[in-house]
Amino acid sequence: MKTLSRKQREIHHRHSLMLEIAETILKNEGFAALSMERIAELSEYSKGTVYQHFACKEEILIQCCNAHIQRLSTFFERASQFDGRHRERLLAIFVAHDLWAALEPKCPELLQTVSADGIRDKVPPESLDEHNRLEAALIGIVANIVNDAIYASELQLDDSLNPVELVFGLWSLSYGSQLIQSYNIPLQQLGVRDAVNAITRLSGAMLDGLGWQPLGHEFDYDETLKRIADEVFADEMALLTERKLAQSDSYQSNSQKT
Amino acid sequence: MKTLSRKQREIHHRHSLMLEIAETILKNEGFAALSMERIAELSEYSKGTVYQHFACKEEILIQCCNAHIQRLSTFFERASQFDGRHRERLLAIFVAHDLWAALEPKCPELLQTVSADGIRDKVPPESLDEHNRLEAALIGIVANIVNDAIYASELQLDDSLNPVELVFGLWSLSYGSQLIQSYNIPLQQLGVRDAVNAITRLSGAMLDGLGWQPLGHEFDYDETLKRIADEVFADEMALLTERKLAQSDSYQSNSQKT
DNA sequence: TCAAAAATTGACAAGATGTCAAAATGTGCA
DNA sequence: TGCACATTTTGACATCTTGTCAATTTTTGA
Repeated sequence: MKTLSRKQREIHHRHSLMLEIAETILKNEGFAALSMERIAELSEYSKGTVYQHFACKEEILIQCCNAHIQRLSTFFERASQFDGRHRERLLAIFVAHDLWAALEPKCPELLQTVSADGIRDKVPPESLDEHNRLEAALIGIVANIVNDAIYASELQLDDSLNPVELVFGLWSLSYGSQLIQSYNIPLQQLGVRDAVNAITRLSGAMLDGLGWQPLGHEFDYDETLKRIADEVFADEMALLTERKLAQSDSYQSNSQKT
Repeated sequence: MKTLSRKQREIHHRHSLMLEIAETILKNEGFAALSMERIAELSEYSKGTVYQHFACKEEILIQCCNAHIQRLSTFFERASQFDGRHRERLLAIFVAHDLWAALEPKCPELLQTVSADGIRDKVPPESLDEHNRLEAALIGIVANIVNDAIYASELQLDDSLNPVELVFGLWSLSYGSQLIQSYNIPLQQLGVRDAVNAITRLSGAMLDGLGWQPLGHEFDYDETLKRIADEVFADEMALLTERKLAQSDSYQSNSQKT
């Protein structure tokens, strides 16, 4: 019993090790650079053993992504518990999404890769089901906020639009913008100064257009943003500014060197 | 001179032939199923000759996509010439985009594939530049409509949002929704009845929120849609309904058979 | 007609995935 | 402990790609 359990622990440990190695490659070089061969070398096991853990490299990708969606899910959960009007809770969701992408900038790209041609077909159903379940959970969290707002009569939707369709639209907006940003299109050059701010602003306009109370000019937008940062995501905000400082420091020391 | 020209024509013809073959594979089986080998076989030339036309299969993909964006561009041009208020012209752009996707349902996916991991790095710069140029042209067409509206005082934007940022938001919304639709997420099951309609409705809400005159309830929305279909896209709408009829016919004859 | 130029071919190297028989290691019983 | 049996690990192998290039064929133009 004890030896069996030790073996199982070893297998678990190895699984994590391989996922970590894959994560590093994915973040630094992308999915195209990921190969079973390399994971075998770096983990110092043979290729056959890697295949015992993952049916293909696509499964490794989706398992990494599932972990990231999981993390986003906890961000969403926390955001949805923000103490404020329902519309402010939705704003907190936007902040959560942006913060998530800011902390791990490669995430949107990786998520996109899961949906790229030929990936989903290769992934074994279990991992894919898990992926779909996690995505549905995200939608659920946001849909709940919309439903709360409707219940509180702060939002009325007519027959042409139901709550899930609104969530679908918000999702499209955020997802689309994060993807376009992850491409190498020279947005700055085209005239986009701050993509994140623009999208937040436009989602606000969308909600105003639907008549979601309080309207954008009826509450202190910046004050709410500040409260969300302080009350919900204090640790993450600190981590982010810390990282930015470290980056500018190393940038300075680099430019001093040259 | 004449023989040289004949040779050149032959090369041109072969280039088109190979692109056509690739297009068919891409539409039916996707990018993963595309291989230089297969194009060589189907075109009855050798692999080396295929490589004389295209540096890699990624270049074939991007050239196919460029043709599709080109087509979208002409749709946009026509839409932007719609005889109506500037806001109605923008609605025509949405119709153009949806019609484009409806006529060639694989297009959004193919476009996404261009931006998938490891594609842009392999494509030779010429084709990539062309791609970026075409995308910038699309943005330009829409930005012009926004600028016209501002010039006509039908829309005022404050400092937090400029015209290109608004276009970026509209683009994100459309692009994101078309991608999500192209995935195999069971949207219907989650509660989304008509994704295209929902997005059109929400983009309208967004423009209302920005105060773009005339507001959504101030003009006959369905009447405008009808006019756009009749005046700008009559041929394409006819083609689409014709195709749908053919499909339901074959569906019927199929079910009669069984 | 023929030599030089250009185009075409397919064998080949490189590198990846996924399989599987053989080798190594672990388990449990006498 | 020693031994037979079960499980795990390994890496050679078959297969499939891409991309290259020397040899061959075709075209050109004088």
